[in-house]
Amino acid sequence: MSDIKSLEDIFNDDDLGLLDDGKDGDIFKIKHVPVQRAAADEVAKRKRCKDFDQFEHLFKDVHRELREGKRKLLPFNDKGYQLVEGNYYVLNGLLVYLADINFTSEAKTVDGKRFRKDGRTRTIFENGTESTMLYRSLAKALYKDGRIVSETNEQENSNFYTNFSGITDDDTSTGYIYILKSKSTDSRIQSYDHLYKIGFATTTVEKRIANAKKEPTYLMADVEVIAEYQAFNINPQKFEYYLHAFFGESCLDLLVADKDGKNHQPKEWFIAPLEVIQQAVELLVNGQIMSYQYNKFKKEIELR
DNA sequence: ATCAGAGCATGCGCGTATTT
DNA sequence: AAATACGCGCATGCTCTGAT
Repeated sequence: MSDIKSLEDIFNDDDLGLLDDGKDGDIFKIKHVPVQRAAADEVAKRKRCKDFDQFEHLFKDVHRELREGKRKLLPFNDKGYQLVEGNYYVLNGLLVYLADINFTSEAKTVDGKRFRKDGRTRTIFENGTESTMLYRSLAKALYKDGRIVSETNEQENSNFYTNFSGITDDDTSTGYIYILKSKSTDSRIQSYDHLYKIGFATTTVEKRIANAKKEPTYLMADVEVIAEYQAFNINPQKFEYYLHAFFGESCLDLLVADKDGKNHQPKEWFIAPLEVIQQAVELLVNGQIMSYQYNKFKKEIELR
């Protein structure tokens, strides 16, 4: 517009919307202007790690385990609290060991302002350097260009079992492990001599099976409780994983239709003598199950 | 010797997702 | 609906390094 005579003309000529109100990008929105901010109390610097010989072999192990597929590189997201002492990460292509976290500020809010949990870490890099960078700085760097290195199966096992069988004052009962037998009249199910379900319930077993008749998980039939064990801090996914690994092909492979005719494949039903089922549960509880497996031909438990 | 640029660590704001 | 947490994005300020 060439002939601008009034204020109105000016606003009408605002092709870029700079004079609009409230919208992003207008001139009333202050951007690129420094705000008062606290100085960093300390800026961590990467420096040579004096006792790197203590860590060097750990990095070598992790590299080997990665090659062997025992560990995997997974995307980093802190949803599941991935940033934990003792874990390994790949930051900008460099393997990193998080040796220590010392939280000095907790997540809190002070009149509207939010603060995040933070603190100094001890972070060891595979190139022989270390840093005391802040927890949040590490997390942020990992979000930008980082991966988390998964645990080995052995570690998962030991984590699982320290939670599984160690009962301390802090522990609360988190559920029950039970052994069941089906009362189904279905000929497919009756054809199995020794068919049992090993399950886990966060409520009492009676409560859990009250509705068995209507649940495909229980083969749409009432069940008989054979045994019941109190269990602590169980991870149901791992529980199931170990059972299937142990029983292998002796897991029931059967489709069961629910009341709407939709097919389900019940898990956790196993074909084996009751003694074997009971031993399996004992092995679960004492942390030995991953060393054994069930031989369905000999009908006995053998070392892996 | 000086300077520009890259890399690192940090504080903090903001939009969106998740809880409450 | 409101409060909080998360996942960034971006600016700052420092040091180190390589080019001039």
